[in-house]
Amino acid sequence: MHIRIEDAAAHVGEEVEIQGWLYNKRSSGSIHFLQIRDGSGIMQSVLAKQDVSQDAFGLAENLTQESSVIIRGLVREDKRAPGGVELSLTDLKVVQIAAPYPITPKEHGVEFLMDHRHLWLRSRRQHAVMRVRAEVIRACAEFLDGKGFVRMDTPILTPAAVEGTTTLFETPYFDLGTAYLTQSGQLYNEANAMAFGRVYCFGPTFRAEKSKTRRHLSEFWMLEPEVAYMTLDEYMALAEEMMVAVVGRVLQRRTNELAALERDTAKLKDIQSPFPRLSYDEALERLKKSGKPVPWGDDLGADEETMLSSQFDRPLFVHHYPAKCKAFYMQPDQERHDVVLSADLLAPEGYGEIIGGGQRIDDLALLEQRLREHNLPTDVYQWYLDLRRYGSVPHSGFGLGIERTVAWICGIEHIRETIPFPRLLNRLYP
RNA sequence: UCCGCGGUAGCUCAAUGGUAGAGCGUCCGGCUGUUAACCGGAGGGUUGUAGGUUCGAAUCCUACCCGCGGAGCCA
Repeated sequence: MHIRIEDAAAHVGEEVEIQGWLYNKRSSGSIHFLQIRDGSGIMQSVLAKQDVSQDAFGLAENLTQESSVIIRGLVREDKRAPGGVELSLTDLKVVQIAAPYPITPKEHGVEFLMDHRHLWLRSRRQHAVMRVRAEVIRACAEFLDGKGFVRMDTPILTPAAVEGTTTLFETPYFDLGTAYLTQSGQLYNEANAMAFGRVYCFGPTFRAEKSKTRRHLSEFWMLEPEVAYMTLDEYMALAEEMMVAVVGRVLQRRTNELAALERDTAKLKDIQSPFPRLSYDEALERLKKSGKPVPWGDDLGADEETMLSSQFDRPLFVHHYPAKCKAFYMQPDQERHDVVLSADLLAPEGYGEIIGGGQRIDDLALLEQRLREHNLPTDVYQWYLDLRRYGSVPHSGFGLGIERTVAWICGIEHIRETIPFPRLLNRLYP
């Protein structure tokens, strides 16, 4: 019977088959120890010269790292085996002898590993990160689905910029001129929210900025909920509840992976409501006291964000930013027109902004004015303006950067390990 | 775009201006409980490129190429 290694403990005493690859091997001459991985885990199988045919023993001797094999044997508990369970091998079928494998069981530099990303994904650490990533995505979807949200994905090819500021990737589009790769699903999300009330989209987004930091990817995945009639405060409450749920779910379901990553889970267990909330003005006050004054109206840089978030043990909302720091669609505060109803969520431990969002302008005239102020073409935004002509309501939404969230939860240094094939300023391969 | 660091064996790294080395991987040999196994042996090099200084350059100088880290901007 074919089993997955993750289920092996339930098959002690049984004869099973495992389809996988050779992760590593050790030998004492007449006894071989084959570490087999099958994607679900790694299991040691033992092969003693006296117990198997000479052919099988010889085959095992010649196996190279990552050779693909189908093995059969008896599942046994043994304290000497990594994982506590091992397989006494009775039959070995070689599917392919692998060519000399570039990623050896010793150290490698990050660039070398990135060049072999397609193979690096087979390693333990990458398995842990990818499983946490999958869990984060699943937890987000389960949370929103449980609240009656409808997933409605938005287009990747778009006719215009969402926020005129950032650089966009361009591509020719038949006879219609230039298309742009989306930098946010938000505008379409607003249309979907006006149709379905509570919606979210989840997909890749693209930023052509020449950013070279550990927090940046040219292509990253964003989860964007958008809700009709939702205010700024309600948005912060929703985002907070979601983050608590997501972190809790990862702690519960991905314990082994967090352990493999040597993540300090005490810090994750601290992620509970309520999250601290600072207005932009209060944030400036704190920065001034910490000896890092910022002139009013300037956006907060990486250093400032780290300094603020390091003062708390859980994610921090910074709200009511100056209007000029934010996108054209941000709703101004009724009492202070120079600030908008926006809020960013800064992750602890210096991982930076993981959520950006706020309340959107619902007044047609004001939105038209903003488009003009930002020198944006009004023709391509007519459909967007329609949302303010036909039953406009206050509404809010936000975008959660999946990779930054995963980097934070995993406690890893660089965002590039949180996506299977990262797209960076100087990397389009593999 | 700006600032900083780097480029030596397949990989990770050493090498006062004086014969380019080690560990791992590979190949050969040894070992019946290995835990990144271990032990012995072999093979492996246009020291990023082009000039220059010098009796002699991986090392010093100049230019260039490539890469990395950080900043700005953003999720």
